[in-house]
Amino acid sequence: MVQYTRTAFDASFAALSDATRRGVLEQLGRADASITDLAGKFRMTLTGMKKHVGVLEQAGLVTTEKVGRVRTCRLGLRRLEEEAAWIERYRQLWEARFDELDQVVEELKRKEKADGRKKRE
Amino acid sequence: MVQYTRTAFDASFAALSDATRRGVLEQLGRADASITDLAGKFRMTLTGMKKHVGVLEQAGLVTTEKVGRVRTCRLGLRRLEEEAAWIERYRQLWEARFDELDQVVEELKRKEKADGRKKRE
DNA sequence: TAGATACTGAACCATATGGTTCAGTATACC
DNA sequence: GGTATACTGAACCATATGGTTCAGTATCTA
Repeated sequence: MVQYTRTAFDASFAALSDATRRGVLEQLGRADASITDLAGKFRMTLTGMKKHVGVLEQAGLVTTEKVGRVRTCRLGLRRLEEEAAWIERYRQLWEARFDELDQVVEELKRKEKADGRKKRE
Repeated sequence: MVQYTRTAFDASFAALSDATRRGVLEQLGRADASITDLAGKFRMTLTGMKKHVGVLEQAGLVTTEKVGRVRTCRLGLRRLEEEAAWIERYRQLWEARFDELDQVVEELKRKEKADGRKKRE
């Protein structure tokens, strides 16, 4: 993939792009869970779930701690502040852009009407 | 990858996980642009940029229209409403979860103090 | 009509993703 | 000590990602 700089920002959006991982986050929002718990809940092998948790951990969305033979997963420190901010900013940009386009359309309508009048003259 | 259901929701988070694509969205927020414009701005081959635009288009974040030999890209209809909503909901979950943990910590502190008193008795 | 411009598609490369199985290792329990 | 449980790592598979080059095709423009 030849990705040069893979920021935590990039990583968290990537982490959120999978339904299973979003589900895991929601689950951990309710209670901490072991790999076995999560694998059971999402009907997947331990190895598979371990990978998902790894992706979430890389993104800072989850932290884990192994005590005895069980690894407990809990929500990490990253609380999607920047991500929320980016999306909000984008939404404003989007609104502004479409307002602008609306104005162009209005302008065209106005001109058309004027042309119509001219033709009829 | 054996992905069964790749929703537009998944796709837009995936689309946002790349800095170049986020940049393209910001750019298109300011003005429509051709593939050549974007490729120039982000120092990339036309083919490379075409692929990024394809990903954004798949996600509904961009629409394109080819007139003559130029393909013009503009912001699509998807305005990240659901995505913003998911993140907001998560942030609330996160807050609630950490408040809960704080309470547990408080509880432990309280107990410890009580134990301390007991020992001193 | 010739040449420049704009895109497009196929092929290739390296790595990531989303899974699996299989073969461990470490810990808990009887 | 022996067995069950919980995780882990390696290897594998198919597809996606993020690029590239190269060889077109289509459209402007002089």
